[in-house]
Amino acid sequence: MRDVADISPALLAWYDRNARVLPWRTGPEDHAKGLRTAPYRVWLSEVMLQQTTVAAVRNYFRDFTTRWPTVTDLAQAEDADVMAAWAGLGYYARARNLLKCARVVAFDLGGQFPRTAQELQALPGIGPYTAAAIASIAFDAPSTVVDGNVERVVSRLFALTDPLPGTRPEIARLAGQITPQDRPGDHAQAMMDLGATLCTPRNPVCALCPLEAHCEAHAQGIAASLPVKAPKKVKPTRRGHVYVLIGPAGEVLVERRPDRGLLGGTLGFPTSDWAEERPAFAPPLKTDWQEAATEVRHTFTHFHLILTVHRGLGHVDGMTGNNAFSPDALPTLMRKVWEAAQPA
DNA sequence: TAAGCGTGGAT
DNA sequence: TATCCAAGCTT
Repeated sequence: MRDVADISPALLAWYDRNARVLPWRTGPEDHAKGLRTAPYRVWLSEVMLQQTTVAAVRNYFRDFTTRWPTVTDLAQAEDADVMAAWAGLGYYARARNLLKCARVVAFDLGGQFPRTAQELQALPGIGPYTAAAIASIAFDAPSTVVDGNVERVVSRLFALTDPLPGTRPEIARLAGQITPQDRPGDHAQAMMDLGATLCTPRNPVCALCPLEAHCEAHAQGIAASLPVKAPKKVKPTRRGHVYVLIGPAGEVLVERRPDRGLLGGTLGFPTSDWAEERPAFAPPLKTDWQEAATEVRHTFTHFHLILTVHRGLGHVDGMTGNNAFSPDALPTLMRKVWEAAQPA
């Protein structure tokens, strides 16, 4: 009979030899000297990493921490500056909640993050995962972190063959059982590193896995087939028009989208509604509109979008009629629109 | 509770 | 090209 108490020591021994070097991470030698990653940096990195790869986060984390070194600096930033800095990273509610959270911490909590997962989870944009991650990584509290990696690793360790998300409560229970009192933050990061590098969704590298001898799915020869997931729904396709209006001095007509919903709070060009049947051509003003040669195709989490791009010259008043326009401040969809609107 | 919410890399 | 999926949260 395998003993779950043996799992974390084996994992931590592997982690001490193989931990990835990351800008927001400190190692055992730092911890021995009493140095840990500042809670601000743990929080910022964890929010950026929600449903987002390490590779995508790196530069954003560097830029944010350079520009806003502390939570109080961030709390004092302009909304538009933070939204522009987040542009391209996706899930823009994260950026809006990031700023809300920073302001609570800086202005209501004296600039100090709470130390318990329960208190952390009460803050905007911090859910069960992020609360446990901050508590364990920043404060070394024995909170159990469950993200997609942990779900996969635990599903395999215990050969859970029932489909997600139904097995989530059982996964959380088992993940808690293997969380140590000593070094819970390193244990959490080790679980995630393992999932990211060896215990991968496809073609897991069991031969190199420090937990091979503890893994029930490996023993059964079914590791690669776990976790089982409920089937996805097919994505519908929506269509629409988008209008890129350029003023006589090169100004560009952009508008800030409402805070709620898709691309909430980001800058963009005026568009029609998006529907399965492409809505009628109805530009924001009358001018000589030219249809761009290529449509813009973009896939969101739950639908495909095809936009017909129109460009026109006209008077740009109000809005962002200024030469501060930069496509860097746009979400990716709108960067594609801008690119497609350039004359050939 | 299930759906809404981005993006880019891997396969 | 199509699909999957990544350190999830909110409503």
